[in-house]
Amino acid sequence: MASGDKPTSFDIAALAGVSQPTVSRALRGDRTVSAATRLRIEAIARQLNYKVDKNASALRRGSTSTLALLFFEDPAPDGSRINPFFLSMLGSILHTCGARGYDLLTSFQQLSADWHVDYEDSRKADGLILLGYGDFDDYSRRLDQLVAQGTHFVRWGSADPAHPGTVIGCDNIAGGRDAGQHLIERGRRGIAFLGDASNHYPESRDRYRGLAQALRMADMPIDPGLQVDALSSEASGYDAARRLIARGIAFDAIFAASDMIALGAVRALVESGRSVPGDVALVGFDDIPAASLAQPPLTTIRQDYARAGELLVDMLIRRINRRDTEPALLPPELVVRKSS
Amino acid sequence: MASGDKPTSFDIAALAGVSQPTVSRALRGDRTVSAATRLRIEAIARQLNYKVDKNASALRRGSTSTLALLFFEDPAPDGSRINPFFLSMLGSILHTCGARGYDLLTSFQQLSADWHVDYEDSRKADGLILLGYGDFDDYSRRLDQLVAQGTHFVRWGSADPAHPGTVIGCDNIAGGRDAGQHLIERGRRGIAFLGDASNHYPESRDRYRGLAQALRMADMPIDPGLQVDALSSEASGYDAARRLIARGIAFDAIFAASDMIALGAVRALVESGRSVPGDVALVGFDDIPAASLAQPPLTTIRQDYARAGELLVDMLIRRINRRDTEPALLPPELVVRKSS
DNA sequence: AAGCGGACAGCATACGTATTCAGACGATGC
DNA sequence: GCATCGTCTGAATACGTATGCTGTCCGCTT
Repeated sequence: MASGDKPTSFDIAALAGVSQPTVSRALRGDRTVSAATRLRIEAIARQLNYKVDKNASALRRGSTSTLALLFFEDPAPDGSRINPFFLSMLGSILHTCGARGYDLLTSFQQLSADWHVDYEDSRKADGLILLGYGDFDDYSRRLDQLVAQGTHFVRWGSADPAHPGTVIGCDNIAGGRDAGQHLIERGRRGIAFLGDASNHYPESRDRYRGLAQALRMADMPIDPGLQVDALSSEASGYDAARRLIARGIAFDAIFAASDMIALGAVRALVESGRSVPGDVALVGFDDIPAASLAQPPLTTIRQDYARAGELLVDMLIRRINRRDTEPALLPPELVVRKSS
Repeated sequence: MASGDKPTSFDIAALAGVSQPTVSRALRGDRTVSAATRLRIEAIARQLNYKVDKNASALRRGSTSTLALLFFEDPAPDGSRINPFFLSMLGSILHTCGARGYDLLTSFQQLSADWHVDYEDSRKADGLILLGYGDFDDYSRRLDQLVAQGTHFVRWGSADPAHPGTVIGCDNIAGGRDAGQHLIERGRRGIAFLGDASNHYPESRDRYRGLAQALRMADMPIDPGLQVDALSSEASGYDAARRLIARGIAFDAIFAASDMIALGAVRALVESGRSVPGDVALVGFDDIPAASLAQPPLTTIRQDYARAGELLVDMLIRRINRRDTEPALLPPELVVRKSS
């Protein structure tokens, strides 16, 4: 080994007086290597600061011990503002990957990019974690392509049976119902919904459906005029709340499809002279870090991002090992703070 | 090529009636391949959905087209809560990596882990981006080790000449001075500082120094009793503010070393019956997303995370290509909102 | 004493790409 | 008509690891 070069398994072998395959086996813990030999090899490897070359190893074994995490979002074309709920999940995913011996390749994708073919085909990762809302027609086509390619993947989202792949998601309908029941218990009668109600955003749609369920159970009418489309951003929430106000229909509560929307709504409400929760009670969704810091602190439906990240990683690893997996629906939790 | 297997450059070669090396050259844009041949090869490659195997490519070339991003932090042992300012930078880093043709391997590290040897030695990445505050003695030792190993790296932090490596950082002294001058202009006289003032956290220390400069320039005294240690978290900020209040020294302004600290301080102040900014004016640092959403919206010193991320990536790529780099000090910007 | 099985280690090779060197071919100059 | 040059392509090989197969040595059985 020339000085300055990284040591290889051949270098270790020469120093230990064995062959290269024996080094490989010893370091991988193969039982056919005697304990004495293994200890000797391990000592030398440590001393030389030898690390297995992951590229050579991956090439030979055909797997990389790496997962790829793909964010993709409609409303953030510059890539600099990632949905805070997803960022929270990132921490948990990183943590779990580390514990399971996987590396994580992280990427932010435009919806237009070729994310559906790039990662596994080029053997950079053994599997994909998909995190994002978005244009669902296109999304669906790409998911089908992933399946056709035999790519291993899991995704966060709604368990729509029309879309393939193992899904980890939150029980959005239950969450919406919880939010609705909470507001009804607080004596609110005109409950508006800020969020998309179409099939393009199934999570948002299901939260609306949950709200509708709660209204029906309380024999309250469902007024379509109290639903305003909004994407998950503060600006969009602000905008939606202003449009709601402009409609002139009376309301005394808002259920927002995400905390970001709720935060924007607070701004619009305060600006219009309405107090929260005095004039309008407000419930968000996600429990992002900013929710508890906002003024007033936001009542919200918490999604368990820590558990979600853990499940996503573990399910993906199961799929990579060709074991069967089934979708998981996590129960949301109502967190009552000052906004309702 | 057996059906179902991923195509290799040999498969393309056979179909195009050329040899494997020609395929490799054609797809890499080598000029020695005639245009006609290249086009034919490209067409076939596209049709078969062929992608270069990154592992084989990396093994042969000795470089991976991958950068590794290492978060490491003292106060977040569970790995689930990453400093929000760093998360903001992540978006920018991801974006820039994509634009430069690099992948990003993301990892959250305990300070105790062997991050300093793992990544480049195992050839998973061509270089390291280090993002974190922390125990500086240990940090420094590890940086030296990186240099000794010849690992390419850049880090975000303070440009302390005692620490090796190319640094991208914010001009913390200028930021602290801006904050101090702003509060002085607002007529405040008792300006407290919440944040570490020791050498273990150079960023925080420099912000305090900047504040001290502003005070001196205004011929105002510097009272050590108005400095309280705090780490960058909401809980620590809350705690520090309570300790400040308990000291019984009069103050009418707080400069917090980070927005997270400032948000905690708001909670403690409101709890103690003090109004912001009426009784106490408050300035934070970072301009994290929650800063503008807080109540009152936080006056703060903005760090340009978008530019920072871009610089970190570009500098690292320069280092990998063995071109010289020099540290960069980004100017902070005072953002006046409602808390001061 | 011959045969047998288990424990261990080495030989050879495959993974898929990128690069060096050499060769083929046609065109040009004298 | 022969040498020369430039353009393009192919043969061979290296990168470092992991694994199937083979071989050796030893202790044990029959």
